Amino acid sequence: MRLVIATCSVDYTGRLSAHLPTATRLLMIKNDGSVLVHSDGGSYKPLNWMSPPCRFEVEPPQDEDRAAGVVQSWRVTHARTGDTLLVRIHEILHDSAHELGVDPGLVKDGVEADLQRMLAAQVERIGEGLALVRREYPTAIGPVDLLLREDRSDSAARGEQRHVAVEVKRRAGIDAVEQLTRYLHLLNRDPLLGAVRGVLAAQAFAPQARVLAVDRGIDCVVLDYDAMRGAPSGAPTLF
Amino acid sequence: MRLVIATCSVDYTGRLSAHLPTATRLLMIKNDGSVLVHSDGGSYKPLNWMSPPCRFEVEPPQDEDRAAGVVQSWRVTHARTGDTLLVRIHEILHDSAHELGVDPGLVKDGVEADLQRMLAAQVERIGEGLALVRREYPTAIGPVDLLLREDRSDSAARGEQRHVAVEVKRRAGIDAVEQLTRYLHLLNRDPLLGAVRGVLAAQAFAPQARVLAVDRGIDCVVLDYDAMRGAPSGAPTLF
DNA sequence: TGTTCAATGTCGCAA
DNA sequence: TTGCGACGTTGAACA
Repeated sequence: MRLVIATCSVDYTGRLSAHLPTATRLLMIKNDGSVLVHSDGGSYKPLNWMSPPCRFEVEPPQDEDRAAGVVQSWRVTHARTGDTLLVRIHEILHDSAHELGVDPGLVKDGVEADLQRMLAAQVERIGEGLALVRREYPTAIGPVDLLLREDRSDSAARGEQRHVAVEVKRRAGIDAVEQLTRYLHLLNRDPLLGAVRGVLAAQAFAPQARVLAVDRGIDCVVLDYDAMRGAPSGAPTLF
Repeated sequence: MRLVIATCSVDYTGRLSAHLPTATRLLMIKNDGSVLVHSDGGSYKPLNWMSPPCRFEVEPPQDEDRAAGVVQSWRVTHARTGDTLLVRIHEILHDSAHELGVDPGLVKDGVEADLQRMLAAQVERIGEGLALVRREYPTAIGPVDLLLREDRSDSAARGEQRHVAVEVKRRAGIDAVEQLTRYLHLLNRDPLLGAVRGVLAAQAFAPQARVLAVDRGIDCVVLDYDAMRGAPSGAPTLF
């Protein structure tokens, strides 16, 4: 990895055009030739960059650029798309190279799957008189998070099999409503299930997602992660 | 901005837990206290990071860490969420600080907003005999990019008000078809508009997006950004 | 401040 | 490869 602090201007041409006026920035050149242009602020996203695979070339400046004080130009070209990053360097303030070796990589431990697992053990949070049929109930377009069954003795006695399909999300947006709608279309065509009602369960709802869900007859259930975690888990609450 | 090349391990605790085993990496500390951990590969996204606003603290290593060869620990804590990044440093191979100043910022050209603006001035690219009603036509679930009206004298004379809803994308995927479909459902319930036809306009189409669009009676129009940019803009082409 | 949507999104997985 | 969903998404516009 090479680190250069330089006064430079940068132009990207590819899916869009982007220009960075002259200023002092960090130029990071990774050993696969990819380049990141960082300023001393903002977030983790660089101001400009070129992703691998790409070719890194140093060019002498054009006459016009030389007259403007450019001492060196870098042209970074993407191997497949041809996108280019052109860095015009006016002054190099620091330049160092470092051997880093291969990184062992990140180990993640998510909170994500927990929600679904815990909710499967606490289906009463969806509504009364419901029993879990199964998690990840398979359909032609992918598994539904939870499939529940209304467990009332009277309806069961009449042979009714009303079901509830539940989509679990940390944050429910419009896309979650769309996803559940697609499942419901499929499930309601299945004669074995009978009428299937939809429930969207999430820690938070985008307002417009709630509007769209209501418009489609889908119920929204707000999940309290802390309360769910505090509840005794693993014990199916059928009684 | 401070640049440190160090052998270190990193732990993030917040929305999720993540661990980076010991290896040599670049640690970038921006002057707002935010930290980026980069390896010599991957894309522009750091292996780990802490976004501002946050607090940067140097701690002497715990006894256990010291025994494991840790010479210094960094604790970076997010000001609002309390998320923490803990960097255990075994060896510092490089350490330098640089004054960068404020960055003038990026200028972009060719994003979706540009497409929509230009297309609004060149609605004939959607089809003949169309006039712009308005950009960002509001609906209950968000604004439609463009609403057009068929401007034929014969239909106008009969009081017909056939409209066209246009969704503009740089790249149209299935989600764009879904989005436009939602708008069409709503707009076709509006008695003031009459029948509303849908058009998806994009520089590129995902194959399955085109299939889905055709299946739903939505027309696809390919946009040539360069040609649109070259065309005289601002002059409404009503004649 | 909160909400919505685009992004040079990136990333990972599966068909 | 393409499609699809999630992301510690980030970022900007707008109410």
